[in-house]
Amino acid sequence: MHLELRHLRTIKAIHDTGGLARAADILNITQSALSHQIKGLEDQAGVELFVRRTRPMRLSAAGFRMLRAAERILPELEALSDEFRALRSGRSGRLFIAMECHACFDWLFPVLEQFRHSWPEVDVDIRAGLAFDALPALMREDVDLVISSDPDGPAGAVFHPLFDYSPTLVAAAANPLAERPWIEAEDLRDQVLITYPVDRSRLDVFSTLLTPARVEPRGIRQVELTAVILMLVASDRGVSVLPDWVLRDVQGQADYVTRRLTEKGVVKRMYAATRDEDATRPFVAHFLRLARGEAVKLQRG
Amino acid sequence: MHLELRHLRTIKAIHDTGGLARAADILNITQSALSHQIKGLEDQAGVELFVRRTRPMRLSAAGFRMLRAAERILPELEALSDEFRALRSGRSGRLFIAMECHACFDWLFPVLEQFRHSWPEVDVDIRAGLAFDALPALMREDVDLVISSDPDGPAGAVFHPLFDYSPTLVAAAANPLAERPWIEAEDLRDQVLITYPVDRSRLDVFSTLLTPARVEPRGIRQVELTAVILMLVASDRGVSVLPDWVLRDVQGQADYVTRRLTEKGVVKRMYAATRDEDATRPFVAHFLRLARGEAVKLQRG
DNA sequence: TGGTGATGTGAGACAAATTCATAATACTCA
DNA sequence: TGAGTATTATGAATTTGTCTCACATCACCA
Repeated sequence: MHLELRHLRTIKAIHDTGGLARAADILNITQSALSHQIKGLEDQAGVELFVRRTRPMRLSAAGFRMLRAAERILPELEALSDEFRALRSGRSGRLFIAMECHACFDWLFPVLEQFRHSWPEVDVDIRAGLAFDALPALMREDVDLVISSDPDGPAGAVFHPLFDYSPTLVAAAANPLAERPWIEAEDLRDQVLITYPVDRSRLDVFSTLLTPARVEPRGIRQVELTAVILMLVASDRGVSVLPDWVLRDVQGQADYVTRRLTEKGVVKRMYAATRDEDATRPFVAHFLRLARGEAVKLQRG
Repeated sequence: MHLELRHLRTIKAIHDTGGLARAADILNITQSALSHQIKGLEDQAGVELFVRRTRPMRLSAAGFRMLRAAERILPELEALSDEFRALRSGRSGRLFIAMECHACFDWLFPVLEQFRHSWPEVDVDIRAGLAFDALPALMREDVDLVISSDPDGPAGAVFHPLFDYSPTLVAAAANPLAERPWIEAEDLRDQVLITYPVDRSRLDVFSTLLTPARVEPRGIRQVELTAVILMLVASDRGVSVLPDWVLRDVQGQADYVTRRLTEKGVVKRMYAATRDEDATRPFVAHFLRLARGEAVKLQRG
């Protein structure tokens, strides 16, 4: 059968107006066209869609069945059209976020909460699964925004600074490293290092400290959750390097000590990367504004 | 925007096969046609549906939105097609029933229960609202079967006999009419008559007894439900005339008496009317068979 | 039974989708 | 890096199918 949207519109129009001639008016075509159309449709379908006994033509049982389909499908397409219209005017869209920064859940969630309310028609999601290769995913439009501290990317990606942070060592108060005023690469040679389960190149300890000094820690243990990392650190099963703002709550506790990396401290910058054509979209700009605001709050504690 | 089903199929095919050339194969058109098609669609919609940066072309955010629509709509139309195919082969259809016989719910329900199981693809319903003018509704295909005891109808309607019944008077045991061996029209002149709220022409008491004799009862009270009618009769607020099989349960109770109409009794026949082109459809025939069977059971009690 | 309102039919006009041939572009592997 | 391959884009011609116009037909009502 060669059913087309045109046919659904026709069925609906004839039912609504209760007649072929009037329906033709609504649809802005001639009555003749409708007659041809229906004939073709009935021939194809092999089913009588209308009762011809009565004079203003009426839907038959099969016709009603088709009407039901029309009444489900046509509004669906209307909605699609509306969304596209909204998309062109910028109210609607999609914001799928990939995080290269494992600890960023903490501030990202509140940001997304705020964002949802301002942009209800934007489809928001966090794509944690593709933490690897986030930038290619960005260019493939699998995601629309990447949270990363490494502002190197292909042409077509823009990096918007979000906030600065200091990768900071956290250790048990009982750990020998508690003696040090700050931490150098060599200090970690005898330690078990607890990290998120991602590639070294995306871990600040390695990129800023260990890899340049070619130092390998005694052991590495990969753990998913920040809370678990801190628990293991407290019981001195290892030490870890986390952004300073993650360690905010830990500063006061007697179990832990925190120490800056190197004498002068290490400062890194977190970025949000978007495709450059998206960078100017109003809801993207708004998201970035919210994200920066939330980051400031976190810094202050 | 000029969205067509073709476009939905295209979107889906390109997503499924992960490329325009392969999709063209699936759709049995050339790659060129698809390219043109998409270009036209994107121009119309004013939205980029695909990411061109990557080589096997991929859906963009907007494209995914459209894919969602396609995945809801295309199966819906498939289902419609299937139903029409089934309709042509006679397994599927519609059986909307109008009852002119108010008490017939009792046996119709069990019949419909059985029927549903044998013909799951037939859409069954009872249209009580149009109890008036059921036969015109039949010819307009608003309903497909009419239960009626009056086998007069327009050309194009066939009446299938279902069962015979006797309209029977029911009164309180205390009512003076309990003295009579049978009931004549004159006997009702002093009685309040309880009937279903329908036109006199469709009430057996009137058509077989009162109207021919030009007798008017003392009063008429219209009540919807059979159980309520019987309750009122028991408390001698009036008498009623109901089919004998409705009174089956009442025969034994001391509160009630039942009496035949006229010395010889009145016998009427219940019919099911269909359009004559439907009369031979297998599921209609089956329904009639079931209905006759159930009627026999009811007669026996 | 003829008039009125509604639907059906055939031929040609017209628009739009498709094809063919070929260009342009991205990816790959040496 | 550059040739080779796979993929998508484009232009012109062709085909397909829908629509209109003019008129025939049909049902209903008085």
